[in-house]
Amino acid sequence: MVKKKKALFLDADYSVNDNKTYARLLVKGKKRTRLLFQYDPYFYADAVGKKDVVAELKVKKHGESISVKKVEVVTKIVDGKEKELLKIYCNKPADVVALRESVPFKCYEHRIHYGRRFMLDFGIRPFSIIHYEREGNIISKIRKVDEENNRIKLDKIAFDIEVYNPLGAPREKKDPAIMISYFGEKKGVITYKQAKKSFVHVCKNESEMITGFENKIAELDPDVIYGYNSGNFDLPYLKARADVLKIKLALGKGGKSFRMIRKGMISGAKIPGRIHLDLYPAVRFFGFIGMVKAQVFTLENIYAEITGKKKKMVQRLAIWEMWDKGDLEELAEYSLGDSEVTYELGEHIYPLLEELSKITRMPLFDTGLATSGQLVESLLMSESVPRNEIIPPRPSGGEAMERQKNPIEGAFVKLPDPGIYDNIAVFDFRGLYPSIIISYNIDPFRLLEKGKHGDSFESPTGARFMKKPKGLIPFTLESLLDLRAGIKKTLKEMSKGSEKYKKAYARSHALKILANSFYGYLGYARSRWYSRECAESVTAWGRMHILDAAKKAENAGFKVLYADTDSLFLLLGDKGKKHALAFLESINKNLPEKMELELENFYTRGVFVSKKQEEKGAKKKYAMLAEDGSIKIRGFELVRRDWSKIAKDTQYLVLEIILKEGDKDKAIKVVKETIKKLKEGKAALSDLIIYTQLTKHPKNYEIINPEVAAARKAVAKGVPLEKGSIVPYVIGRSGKSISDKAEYADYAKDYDPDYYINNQVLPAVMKILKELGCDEDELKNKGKQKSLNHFLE
DNA sequence: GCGAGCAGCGTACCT
DNA sequence: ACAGGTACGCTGCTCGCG
Repeated sequence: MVKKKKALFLDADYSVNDNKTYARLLVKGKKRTRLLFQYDPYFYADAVGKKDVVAELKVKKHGESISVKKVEVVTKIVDGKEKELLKIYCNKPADVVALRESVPFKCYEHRIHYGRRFMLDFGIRPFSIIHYEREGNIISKIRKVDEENNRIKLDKIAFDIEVYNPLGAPREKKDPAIMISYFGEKKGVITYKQAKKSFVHVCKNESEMITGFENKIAELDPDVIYGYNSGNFDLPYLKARADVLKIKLALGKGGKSFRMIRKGMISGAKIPGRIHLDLYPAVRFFGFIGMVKAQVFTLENIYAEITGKKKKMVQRLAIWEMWDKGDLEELAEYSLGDSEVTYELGEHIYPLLEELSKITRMPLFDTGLATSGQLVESLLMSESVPRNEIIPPRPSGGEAMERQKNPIEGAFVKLPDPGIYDNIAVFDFRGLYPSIIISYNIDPFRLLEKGKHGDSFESPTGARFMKKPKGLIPFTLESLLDLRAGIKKTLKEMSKGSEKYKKAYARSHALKILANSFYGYLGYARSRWYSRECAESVTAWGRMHILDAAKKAENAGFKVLYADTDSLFLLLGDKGKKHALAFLESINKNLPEKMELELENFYTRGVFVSKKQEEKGAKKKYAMLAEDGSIKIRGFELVRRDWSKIAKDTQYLVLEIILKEGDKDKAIKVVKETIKKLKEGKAALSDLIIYTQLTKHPKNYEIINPEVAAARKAVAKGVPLEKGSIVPYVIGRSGKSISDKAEYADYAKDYDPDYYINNQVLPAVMKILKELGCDEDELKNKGKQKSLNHFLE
């Protein structure tokens, strides 16, 4: 019987039955389910003249005879030009690979995953509503696809496990999991030692606990499962325990546990039939794009950073002791707390991930693991299909290496004169690179060959871009920006805090993240749309516009204090704000429509310091006081995680005193106090921790810097540090070199006051004090020990 | 054998 | 594994000196 239905689309992969391929759709109507839809995989080949030969092609692979299902001649746009191609249909996705290898012609789109192919061809994106007719679990017809969904909500749950860890780091073959907590509509803790709490379910043993969790997931049947580092810790650990105990771990549909998948360098665990969202990689991504600033990426710290709330959480090192002591009530409480925090964090992040997923058409699970390159790639791929453009292939490894070896000239940064300044106006170009790409139609397939002119824009590099028609990249980028402009308007009329507002805000944010990634993607070595000429032209036009604005500012009587990429810092001098705004207007009159210089803010005072070794000013380092009393600080040690809190706090105080009071003696007094505290051994170790990320496994370093030395010592004690870990360490008293003295923070017993005075506090404040005229010659000519003595007099 | 000077590695920041 | 531009600490090497 045929039934007309509609459901929320979530993801697609495939299944093969009787040599026929079905798209297997994960959808949610009343309940979440999987449906099948027959659709043939295919690829393209540049072999129109050989249609008959190709149609008869037969290949043997692994003893199986593979043949072409059907061949059509189609017209596609290849590298910007129309071209006839063969569209070669296959029976199974694996046949695409086998047949393409035996087709001795140039092939296209043969490496696009089947699930993605299906979504692209049917114009379906995650969270689309699809209207369909079905017989059993087979879709016979897709009637239409809607974008709007206000009714179907996803059910979410967060979970967390605790493991027995007498050595600090648990050993998955030996150390049992001891507790599993979950939090969502329902909450609870499963364990196997007595704990008198209403939310605790006590089992007999570890096996029962794991099975109990499995049953709980089946019963609650969440669509989305949140975890924090669950893809690389909780789930693999539970699986390892299940294997040791010879039991199953079925968290997904059909008795499956999960499948480890790699998206580039990032790995994750895919639970079949659900959406497993590991918040850790998502948060790392937000950190990478500068949206989240954090010293360390622990759940506790990120929760505080993102929600602004503090919560007591499980101290990993103490877990096994609590378990041995039978302190289960407290452990259960903490464990549930961790799940709750994970849930709350998930709900904070979720709207943005959903919007990124919708816009880029990348399934939510993949979006949670994606890099900006993958997001932009996914978006451009889905825009290519309706434009009938062939999706360019990814470059080979060699090609990517070659691209990486030849970097593209970037932005202009003006050398500032060090000093303290009053009355500064800061302007910046709104979305400089995106607006350049759109204004000059910068696209790899709108690039004219050398010597050809036509109706084109000529970049400062000499490259020429056809004015019409709009290229894929400027077109897509412009739609993002137009969409965003529309949303920003509606946001103003919404009440903050409402669901609608949150959604729209997340959407606007997602659009911004994507728009800002386009230039990077053009110059990204592994990009499908890499173009040296395009990326070079973007930055060249960028330099041209900022230098032009700077020159006009000088002509208008302003002194240009500083400029970086798209920003311009002007000294107002004897001119008022009105003059500055008039200057702004005059600049904007002569810019292309999509480009605009904006007022960022006025500042009453600013500090620019000199470089450490030279007299020249330091770029990308300044502090300014806004009229509302807030301080904008960039580049200083105090914004860096690899400086100790004590040095950063002292530097902040000195900056604040200079900006707000200009009182040199007061600043010196603050520094002296800090030094005294350090000398007397009264500084708290927690204020002395330096955080540094490892970009390799600790064993892979040739030069043993302090963080590597500390990490190696910690690894020897069982701390699981690896590539990407952030190492907290303290410089202690024992040892010769600084590396010798570096100790992993958890194991630090003492500190070296000389190091913290001479290598942390003094370097952080000296350059600033120098701008106050603080014994310049003395500071410049004498060694660190001398200047120290000067302070302690 | 030892310290000074320096190159290069490595990290985190800015836009 | 998104771009380039930039500052700067630390190690480990070279070199000159004795």
